[in-house]
Amino acid sequence: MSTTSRDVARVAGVSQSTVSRVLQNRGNVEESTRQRVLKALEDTGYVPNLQARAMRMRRSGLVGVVTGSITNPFYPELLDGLARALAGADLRMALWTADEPASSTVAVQAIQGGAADGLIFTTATPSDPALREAVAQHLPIVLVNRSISGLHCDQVTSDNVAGGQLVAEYFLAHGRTEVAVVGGSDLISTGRERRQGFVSAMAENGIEIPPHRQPECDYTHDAAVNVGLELLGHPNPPSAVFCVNDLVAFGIQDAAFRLGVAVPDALWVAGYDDIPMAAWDRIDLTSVRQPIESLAKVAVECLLKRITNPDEPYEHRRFGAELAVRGSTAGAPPPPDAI
Amino acid sequence: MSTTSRDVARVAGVSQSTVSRVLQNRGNVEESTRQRVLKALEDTGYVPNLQARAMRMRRSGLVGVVTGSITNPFYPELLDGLARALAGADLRMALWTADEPASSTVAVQAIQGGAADGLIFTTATPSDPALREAVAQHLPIVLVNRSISGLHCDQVTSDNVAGGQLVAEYFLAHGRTEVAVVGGSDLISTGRERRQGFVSAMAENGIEIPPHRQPECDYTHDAAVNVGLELLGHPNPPSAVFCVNDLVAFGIQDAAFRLGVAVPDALWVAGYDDIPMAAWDRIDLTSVRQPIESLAKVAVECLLKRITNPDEPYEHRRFGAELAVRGSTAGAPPPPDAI
DNA sequence: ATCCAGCATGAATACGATTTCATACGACGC
DNA sequence: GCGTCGTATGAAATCGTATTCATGCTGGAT
Repeated sequence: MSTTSRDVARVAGVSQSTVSRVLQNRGNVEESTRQRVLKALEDTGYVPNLQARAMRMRRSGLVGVVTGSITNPFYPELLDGLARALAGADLRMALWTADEPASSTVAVQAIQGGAADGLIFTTATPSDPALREAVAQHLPIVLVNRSISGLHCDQVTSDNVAGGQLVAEYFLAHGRTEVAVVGGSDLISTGRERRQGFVSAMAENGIEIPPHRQPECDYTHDAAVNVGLELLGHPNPPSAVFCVNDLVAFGIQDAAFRLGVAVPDALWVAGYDDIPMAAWDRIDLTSVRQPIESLAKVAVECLLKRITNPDEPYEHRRFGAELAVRGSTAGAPPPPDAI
Repeated sequence: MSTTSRDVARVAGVSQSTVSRVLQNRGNVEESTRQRVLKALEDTGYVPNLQARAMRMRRSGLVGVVTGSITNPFYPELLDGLARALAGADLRMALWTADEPASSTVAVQAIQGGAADGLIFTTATPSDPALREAVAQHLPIVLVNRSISGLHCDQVTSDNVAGGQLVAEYFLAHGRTEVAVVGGSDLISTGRERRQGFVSAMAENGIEIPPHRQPECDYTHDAAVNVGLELLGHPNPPSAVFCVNDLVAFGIQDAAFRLGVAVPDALWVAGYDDIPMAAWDRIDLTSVRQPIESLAKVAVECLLKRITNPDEPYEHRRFGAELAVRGSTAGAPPPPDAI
């Protein structure tokens, strides 16, 4: 049986309220008794019961995180940043992976039940009823990485449209006009926006991308290989491919490898997220980099603000993105003013 | 203000105890009132206060997981398995990454404070005082992936020594005797055991590995590249390298790539963990595979058993490992009976 | 008819902390 | 010397649930 604050009080010869006062460093307590209590705390090896404290304080110290497929290395990077930021704010992190179908439902129940103080979604679909309900109840919720327009909650993203444009302009500046874009389903904001940015920037330069050069693709390496084999095996293959995330780009690179298509001579490949593997020598993938650390930090800041001050207006903070040029494309990106 | 079970009771015209009885499906309650309560629950949109419930039941429904560096893709794989297994047991998961220095301390405090029902360590050092203390107090703790001999708690691992042997015997069977082993500090059980298995199997076959062919190495790609450049740049370079995990192997492969050393002709490389990237076409790394899914499943089973029945004897369950042969080495592994 | 078992249910208690309320005491100003 | 104020502290209320205890009632067996 664990020792309670009442046990400590008995040892120190004071009342339980005084122990609590010392613990909370609040209210007046004479220095001598204060010392006596501190000694008793030490002697008994007291550990506060977090459940009881949470129940009374209506604050659990736990933040729920609903994350996308954790086997996509982008998410661990983001989680790492979130973990760091949360630990800095003395908060613990509960994790739900979106692979489990009911994860958002369970997460929302957790916050409704007071088991979590707030929720961070790194992935979300507009139709998710649990998310909708949580937002309707004005629970402290922050979307990071994904954005859902019209959803009344804080959202922290990077400018995916601009990122897509960046790649398009880079391709164009080097005369790569036979382009394709892989992935970017309408349901997922990141992919959709990235593709839109790319496609519209191409359109503005008079280049229409035919449907067969805009294949849909699961966001996994293996799915991308299959898509790539088809795309690159076409009688009139593209000379540059923009992939809406790095895992897909790796798959396209591997498809090119299997088919003996030379990268970057015959084919340029660009990805998105700039996960660490993109920089490895034999991958060497040009990719759009998001400021992951900042995204995480700001998301946590937003959540803290929302928890302490629920009536602040909702923020939509959007970071820039930059292109990390590597060997899967050749040539430095054009200077900004040349665009 | 959230609705409590007392509110529901008022709506249903019964006492709070009856509501609780319906909720818990325990004790006798007449079908008609039961229906009335269920309707009231529905109407009021009641969500139980998990803190209060946890406090009363002395069970939080939360399991703490202390994980190794989440940016090493092995850990997300393991976490994924753990998340699945925990969700199946209707448990939530709190995550601490070991990158934060105090993570194990905080995790242990969480369980001591009743905020978690049990702890799963996927990484741990023998000297960790928080871990020691938790074990001494017979708190429900399971080590998975790591093993610490003499520590009285459940441990679930795969046979890392056998895995190292497997690689050694594979190298030997194909006449690769100029071998090196990279990584495997004494502090980390997995690496140490893998190296020991490899080194001792080599020794049994009369092959002593000189110290300069046993470099230490951080478990990251970039550190491994530097180690690899040195190792392979040596006037008398090895013809086969065993790396204690895949990230390190990727780095060694890249070092070979930079130096123009042909893999697998001039150099064989083998890794450990068989993370998904190992199977990608342009990585194509031979690696020792652990049954990650089983490790995770059994770890959770162990923990559940320990939580419900604290006095069971401690188990040390150890799974086998197998070699996934790919292009970074050439030649099928020898049949088992040839070893 | 009586008694007892068992059922349905409400009242009360416990969980362990925080916080409010009440009280006793000492000092100070008039 | 008395009222008042501030300080130090203990007693009690509170958070929302699960569970135990108490009670009235019904039905069947003797």
